Amino acid sequence: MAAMARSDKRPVTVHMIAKHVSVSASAVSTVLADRHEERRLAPATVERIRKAVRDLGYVPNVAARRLRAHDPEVHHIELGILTSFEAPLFLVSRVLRQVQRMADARTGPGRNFSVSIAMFHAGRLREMAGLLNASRFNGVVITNTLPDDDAFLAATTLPYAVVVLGRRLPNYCCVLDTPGEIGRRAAEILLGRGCRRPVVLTPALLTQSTAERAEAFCTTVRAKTGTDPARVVAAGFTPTNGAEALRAHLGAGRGCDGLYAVTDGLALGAYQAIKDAGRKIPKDIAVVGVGDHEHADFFDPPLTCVGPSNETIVEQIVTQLFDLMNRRRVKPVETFVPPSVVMRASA
Amino acid sequence: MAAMARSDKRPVTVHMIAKHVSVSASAVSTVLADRHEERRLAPATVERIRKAVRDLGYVPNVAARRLRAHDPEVHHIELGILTSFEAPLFLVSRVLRQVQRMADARTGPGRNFSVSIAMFHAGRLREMAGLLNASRFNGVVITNTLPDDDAFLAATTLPYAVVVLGRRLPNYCCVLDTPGEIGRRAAEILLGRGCRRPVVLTPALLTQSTAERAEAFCTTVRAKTGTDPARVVAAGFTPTNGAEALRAHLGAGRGCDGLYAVTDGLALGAYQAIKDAGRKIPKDIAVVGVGDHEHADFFDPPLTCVGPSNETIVEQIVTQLFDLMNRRRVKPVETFVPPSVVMRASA
DNA sequence: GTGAAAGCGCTAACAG
DNA sequence: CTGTTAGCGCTTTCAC
Repeated sequence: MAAMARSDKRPVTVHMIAKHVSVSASAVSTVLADRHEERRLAPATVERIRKAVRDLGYVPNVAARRLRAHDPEVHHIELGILTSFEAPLFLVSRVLRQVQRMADARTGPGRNFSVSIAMFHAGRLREMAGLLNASRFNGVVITNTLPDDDAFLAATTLPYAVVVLGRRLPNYCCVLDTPGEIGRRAAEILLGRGCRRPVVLTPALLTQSTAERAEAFCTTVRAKTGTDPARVVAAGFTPTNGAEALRAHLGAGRGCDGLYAVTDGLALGAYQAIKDAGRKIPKDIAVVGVGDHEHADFFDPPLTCVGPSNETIVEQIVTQLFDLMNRRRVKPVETFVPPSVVMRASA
Repeated sequence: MAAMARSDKRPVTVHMIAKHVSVSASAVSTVLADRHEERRLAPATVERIRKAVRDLGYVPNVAARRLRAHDPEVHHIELGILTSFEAPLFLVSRVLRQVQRMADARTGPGRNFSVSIAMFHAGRLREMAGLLNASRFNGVVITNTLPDDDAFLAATTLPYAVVVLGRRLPNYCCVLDTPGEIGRRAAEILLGRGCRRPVVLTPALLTQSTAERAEAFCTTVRAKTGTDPARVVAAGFTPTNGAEALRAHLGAGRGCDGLYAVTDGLALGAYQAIKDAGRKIPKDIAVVGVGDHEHADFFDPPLTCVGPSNETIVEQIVTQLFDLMNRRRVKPVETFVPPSVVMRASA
């Protein structure tokens, strides 16, 4: 026998510790909850138990604790927001805040909500088995998925109430902005200012939403001018990526008198590239961004935005999530929320 | 008897549905899991069960499901990051990413982690009973607390592994930046440029960290120049708040040739106020920010930052959290992580 | 001082 | 086609 008493297979339970120390499970439980004083366990026993807990590396099973500890009069409901690590958290935190508010409003004696955010790597939602089974959430909002995630979701039926934000998926309740309309309005704003060589700046890896924005932008420009706008492709979503891509475009002497950046990180980078090239915004190059950036007003100059109306979107999400959980809604619906336009100095 | 069959007291369980429809609990369970095909339940029965589920408003108990469903060979560990709604999510998302990475590295057959973010209203952590009992998490990182929260934590012993980020609390493992040193370095940078009338911009509601930054800044300036710097107080943390406060200060003709903004939202607002007043950065007014802003490089001009070294901080947190859970550490420790300085064009 | 037993709500295996 | 049984891991009486 090896000296080390390592239980190599199953996780350590209270019973295993009990057996190891030759006491009962309840004694162990008492010590773990620091109730040994009131139960007047012998100090020596307490110490032996403590030692075993440490040596065996006990970590409690929270599911079992919850089941046992919960007051059978109160109903505990677990809500989640699933988003990718790579996405900006601004909208997510608004969704969370609002979900929490509605949850609080419905909380009372006998009804109790927890709301949390869980994250997955963009494109790898399918690997998060823990998030996707019925034993974790009563309802979730899923957002910031990539095409791979969407494909996975389309082929699955999740075992709880789901509202999808920003994607159209068959068989799910979806709340959507209208990227087509956003792209179209962005084009109209630039063309309306007299831009002749509009450019669209996109990340290489397009979400469904950003792809549609760019597409609609191009279609509108082509329809009104007869030619496609130039497409500048950034390596990623960050300002650095945007700055590099646009710098290359401007450096190559390819024309640009208006820019539509499909995400605001890119717009921020574009600002730097434009200024570095000695051009003025909006005189030389007008810029339109997307409007989900909390700081758009503080860009220099302030950034004109055409974007989703977040307030309305969040309202829709939360309403639908609760309707689904209460089975007041059974059929999936798609809800489209029209864009809001904020004209500022950049265009 | 009222017509409506509302079970007004305890939450609806599978058994209640079973009784209501006069079938067994397993039949109900089968239908809920959509396994009635393979069990070949009578379609009529399925319909009756479905109807009862809807009518009684059944919502599953996830704790019970998890306990039952989990594979006894694998150990499931639940990690949380507790933060306030009001705080910026940038650092939180980095912490989450890193915790997730370390968790993934330790995941294997027989070991499995979930990481999630839960939020509380700043100052009201004590009300979040659900987050604070032993039946939810195996370990948590707590951050973005206000003094009320700190007082509450100091008076409590949380029943799981806890690492506190950015606060000094007795009896907790704390990982801290060094706000005093940050404030001092900021002052040195401004004075080193020859600033004679430095100003510090703070929010009205100070966190422990921001208060110390401001304090150290003032102390250093006083020590080197003999006079206290002016304090400009913004109503909140947003760029709008910062812009308003500084605009008022500049408008009142009170001098300012160097600015230290204790949060980056405020710095962003300050930029606008300074430019609106026709002053140049850094020629007329040099600006120093705090360095936890992901876009500091894209401010116009890029913002010089003196701030916590996030990478190192996150590393410390995660290491300590795992040490605590494994009981490799028992005594609480305070870990101080020295600041990083990034000189950019604004100072 | 300590142990035995019951049961939280759910589901899977096994009997009919 | 459907019901009975057992038990996930934990804590809390109650009994000795």
